[in-house]
Amino acid sequence: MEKKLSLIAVTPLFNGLTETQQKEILSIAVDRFYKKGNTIFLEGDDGDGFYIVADGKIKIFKVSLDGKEQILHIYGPGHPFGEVPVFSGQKFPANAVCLVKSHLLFFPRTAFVDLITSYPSLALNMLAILSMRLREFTIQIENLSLKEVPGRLASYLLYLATEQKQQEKVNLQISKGQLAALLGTIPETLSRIFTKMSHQGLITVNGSEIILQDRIGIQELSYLGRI
Amino acid sequence: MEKKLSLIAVTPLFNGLTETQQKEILSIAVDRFYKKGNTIFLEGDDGDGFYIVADGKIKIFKVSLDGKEQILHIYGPGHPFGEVPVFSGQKFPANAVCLVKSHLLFFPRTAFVDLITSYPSLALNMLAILSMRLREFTIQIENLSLKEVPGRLASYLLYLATEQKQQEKVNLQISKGQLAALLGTIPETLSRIFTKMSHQGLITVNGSEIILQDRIGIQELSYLGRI
DNA sequence: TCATTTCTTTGACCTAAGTCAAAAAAGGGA
DNA sequence: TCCCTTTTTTGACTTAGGTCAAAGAAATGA
Repeated sequence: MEKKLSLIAVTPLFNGLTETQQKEILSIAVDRFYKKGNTIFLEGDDGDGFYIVADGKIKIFKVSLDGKEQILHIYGPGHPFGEVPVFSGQKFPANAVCLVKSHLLFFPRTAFVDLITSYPSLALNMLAILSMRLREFTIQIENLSLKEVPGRLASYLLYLATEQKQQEKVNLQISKGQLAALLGTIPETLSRIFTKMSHQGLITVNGSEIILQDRIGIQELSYLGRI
Repeated sequence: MEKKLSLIAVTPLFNGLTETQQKEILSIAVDRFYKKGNTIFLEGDDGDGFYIVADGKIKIFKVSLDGKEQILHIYGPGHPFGEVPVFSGQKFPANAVCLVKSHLLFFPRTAFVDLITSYPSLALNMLAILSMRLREFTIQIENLSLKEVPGRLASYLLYLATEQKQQEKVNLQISKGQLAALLGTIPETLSRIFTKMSHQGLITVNGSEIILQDRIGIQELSYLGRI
């Protein structure tokens, strides 16, 4: 309970709420535990609430008929997901599975909507979260449509560097196969591009650890979208 | 004023609000008139409010350094746009220009946020709109990443048929060049695919009027993403 | 520890779709 | 109406990146 309260305290969704209000919100949350590989929901399922990651790592993705996967997000502790059906009244637009053993907090729809109605800043926080997500999707569409794969990889490495507060060494926290699915390509192509960028002196690859040798060059590649 | 009130009455954002409340909302709106081709905002601009299309047609898009355009949305009367900076506090993530002479209602940020704080159903409506938009982006990412261009065109034609409540004849309301930018391709490729789909007996093209000759075939193409 | 599964890389090949250039068709004023 | 601009189409060519197959490397678990 203490642990959950401290999680909620740092979650942007609950910013600016009093501790009493946070406790009230926590009281409607339901704990759910999942093993690695477990499905949380599938595209087309009815959504009667949304989730916040307490612990673990969640992948939100689409799949084509022939099995190709496009990852939309990978979320860790503190991130809410699955809100779309809560507010739009429609089904889940994508699938969610656990990449590792995970602990989620589930917030039932009706109880949460009641809280939003009482606490305007909860509504504004949720609006901010959805807006940020729209902005992220905008970038993802730009990457898929206007950049070639090396440009997308360069952008992702820079994003990781920012996220991990690193200047020159980043760690892919997911497998290269999953990274390919996140960048809208396939493992073979990604592998070839890692090799190419290494030969160009942009990076050095050590398993899942990437050393950014030429940050300016990577930024240029990211910015131009292609060579 | 009467005209604007009737517009607001049918806008999903103002669903379930009393006429008094709608009038109050309208009182904060500012009329803005644009000519064809005018820019409303550019990516990176500060946003101090959002817009609703009263009349006309607006294109929201990204551009690459070498000038390729990816259209994110095309909005007509009743559609709000430009909300992301209002709630996220960040800059506009994309550009907006008028495809035709347009009349917009501008809602200043602070006044609108005050209204949201007072009217929970306004907040919930806005959450619903952003959620629907997230869902649309999800589909656009799926199309770009998991479908080939013929599959994307097929999906778009079916979407138009639904939108225009037509069974067999749809009208592209935009130029084929703009349609190419919306589907993430270029005019030459789109033209070739129109020809190919005509030869396959799926459609007949008459300028901007497309006759859906084989709806089942088009659905299959849309669903599979490729032939 | 070894064995089995999973992940990653490499090679040979193919194809969807982009580039460049030019012709044809369609609109839009004056 | 005609002229000029914009849009669309067609052709020849190139290429990014996907497919298929197989080898190599790593990870997982008994």
